[in-house]
Amino acid sequence: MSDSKIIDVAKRAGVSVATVSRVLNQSGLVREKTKKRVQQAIEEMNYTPNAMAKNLRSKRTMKIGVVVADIEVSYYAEIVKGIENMANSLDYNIIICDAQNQKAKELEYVSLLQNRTVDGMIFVTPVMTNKEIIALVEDGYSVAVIGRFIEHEQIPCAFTDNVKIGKDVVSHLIEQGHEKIAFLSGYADATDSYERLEGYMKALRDAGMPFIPELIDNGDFNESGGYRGFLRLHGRNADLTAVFAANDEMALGVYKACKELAIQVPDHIAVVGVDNIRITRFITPSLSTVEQPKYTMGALLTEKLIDQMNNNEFGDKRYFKVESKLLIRESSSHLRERQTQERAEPG
Amino acid sequence: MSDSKIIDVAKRAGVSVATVSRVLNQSGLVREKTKKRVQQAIEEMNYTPNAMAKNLRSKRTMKIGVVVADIEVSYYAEIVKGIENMANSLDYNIIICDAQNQKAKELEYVSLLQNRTVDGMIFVTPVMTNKEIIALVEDGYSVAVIGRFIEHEQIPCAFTDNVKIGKDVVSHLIEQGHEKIAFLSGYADATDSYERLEGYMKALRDAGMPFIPELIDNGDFNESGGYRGFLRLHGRNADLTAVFAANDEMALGVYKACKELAIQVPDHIAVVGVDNIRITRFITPSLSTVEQPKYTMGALLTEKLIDQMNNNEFGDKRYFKVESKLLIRESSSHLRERQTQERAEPG
DNA sequence: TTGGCTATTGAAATCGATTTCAGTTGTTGC
DNA sequence: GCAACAACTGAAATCGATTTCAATAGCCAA
Repeated sequence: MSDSKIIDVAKRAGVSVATVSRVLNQSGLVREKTKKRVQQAIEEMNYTPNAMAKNLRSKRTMKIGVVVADIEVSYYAEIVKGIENMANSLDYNIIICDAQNQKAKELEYVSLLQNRTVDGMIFVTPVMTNKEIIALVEDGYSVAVIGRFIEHEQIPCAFTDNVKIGKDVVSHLIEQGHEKIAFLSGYADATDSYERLEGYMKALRDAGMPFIPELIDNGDFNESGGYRGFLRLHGRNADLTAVFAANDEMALGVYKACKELAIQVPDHIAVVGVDNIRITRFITPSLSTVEQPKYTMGALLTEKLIDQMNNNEFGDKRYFKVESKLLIRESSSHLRERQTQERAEPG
Repeated sequence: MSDSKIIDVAKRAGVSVATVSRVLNQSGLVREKTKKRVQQAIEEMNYTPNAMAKNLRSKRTMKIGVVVADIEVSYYAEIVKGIENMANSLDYNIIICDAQNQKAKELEYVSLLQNRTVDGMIFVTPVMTNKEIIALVEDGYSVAVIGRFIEHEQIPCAFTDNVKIGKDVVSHLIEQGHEKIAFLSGYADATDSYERLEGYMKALRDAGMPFIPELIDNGDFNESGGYRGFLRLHGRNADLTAVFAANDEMALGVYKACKELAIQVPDHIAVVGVDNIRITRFITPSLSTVEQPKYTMGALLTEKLIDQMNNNEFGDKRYFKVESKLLIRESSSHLRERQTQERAEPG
């Protein structure tokens, strides 16, 4: 254990602590000869500067808090990886705050900002509202958001065009011949949810198709919510032929419900999700979904946040609108003829 | 932003900083009336103690470093969740160190221990060797390990009986009538790898079957390694009928290779993995695997490490050997008759 | 009212670094 | 050899809390 302090090094090298500090921080105004002596002492004593003392004095912790709805969900894990890797390459560490999808826990973690455990915080969660996040910034904290757009000049954010996502998916389903397309939303008040719903409606409008409120239901962005939501939807609309789930997790729940109801995907019902989590490629039938550059969003935003914290100025490029891409797979590849849809015999 | 310091609170309440500190830390020797006054001042100023200063003085950071091979792999993510949740409930935070499967990065992160950024560290990675971890403890640091057993009385660890895992899997395959069973190892020097290999051999011995070195190959615990490993195995042993992959990720690689080679699972080849990652239930055919209580391992070990750090004594129960459970699914459910195996027509 | 004891309280040291400011050393030019 | 200036170096303040130790206040009995 490196128990030695800077004063020990100073004594050994026969200089003052100030000089040792200068050598450590390469401020460059130490004579070469002295520097050598100090470095040797550091080496010999295996000295490492105490980060806590350093933090206190410099008022920076070199740590970023990452509040994430559920670290186990691969969509989030991939974003977090992007954050961690970028942070690390910029000499920052990240403190993971798994909110377990609970707002109370998210708010709890805000104390890390307040007590200066972290220099800034990134929110990767649909739970916290924009308003609450803006309040933090107004209080003087550095925060950033992934997955949605926030209209505030001091909040960097990375997100995809959710309206476009909704529109792309539903237009695709319409092209496939579907007329009764359900939308399975996440939390009703999450931007992801209502923006995708907006896209859904826009696609219908463009195609001259009616909006049927019964075809909308909402879940919680989790598999179980998708499962229950589909059961409700199907109960109300026996004739629906396609489901657009606001994310892949819920689409998995739809698969489960379909299996129990002996409904074939995609023969009876087409399913499309969003996020392109890894599992979508492995499941049968493979799930059509929308790719979002998760790792990239995490990395870009982290770079931006750190830059902003260090320079204390809010550059021009405050947000990153990244491109999404519809991936058509088996779950929505069965062309359906209009007006002649019916349940074919299983198989 | 809570910019007020303890001295500001003290002034406002008309007391000394010592008294404020006593109120904050409920040391209980403050007169009720004074306490009320201080609490009101704290309230009014919206004061939060500065964690850095606190840490410096108390020499504890209330943070645990978690070095993980790859946070995006669901096996690790689930363990990390267990760690985070338990740590949080004990008032600790975790610093995630994604090593990207690189030993150099893992060693880099050790500096967090050395510079006192964290109070202790948990290793959730097959990369670091036992020797290196023991060296840290001998240096006086608090560390713990998940996923293997380390023979050192100051290192808490949580793990499953890997020999049993290997034996269970292979015995199962033998029961199914398989005679040419390949073992696809992870990193050759990881305990997970060679202990499972040991179980593999034990099962063969128990069944009176020969050990054939050509049936062993190794990957890297990742999908791509599993893919390449299987191609090599299959190249050498056209007649193999079962593959035991040291983890599920590699089993996914085997699936991929089989698909390309038009080999049917399980009709032509049975596949079994380890870890029971989520994807195994969704893939077709569902993958037989071995469940390890990942979340539980993370949580238990974290509790133990924190307890050890706080009491600075190494209690009786130093390690947690958790139960594993073979889950037989479709990928190994096709009974095979001895001596009459042949490639059936596809389908 | 006062002594003696305990319950509160405050001043100052401390944690381990960084940084300011002043003092010292070394160079250079004449 | 010496003044003038630049280059180094060190003493002490500082970051914002906790904690020790001594001092004060409050209380009760005599």
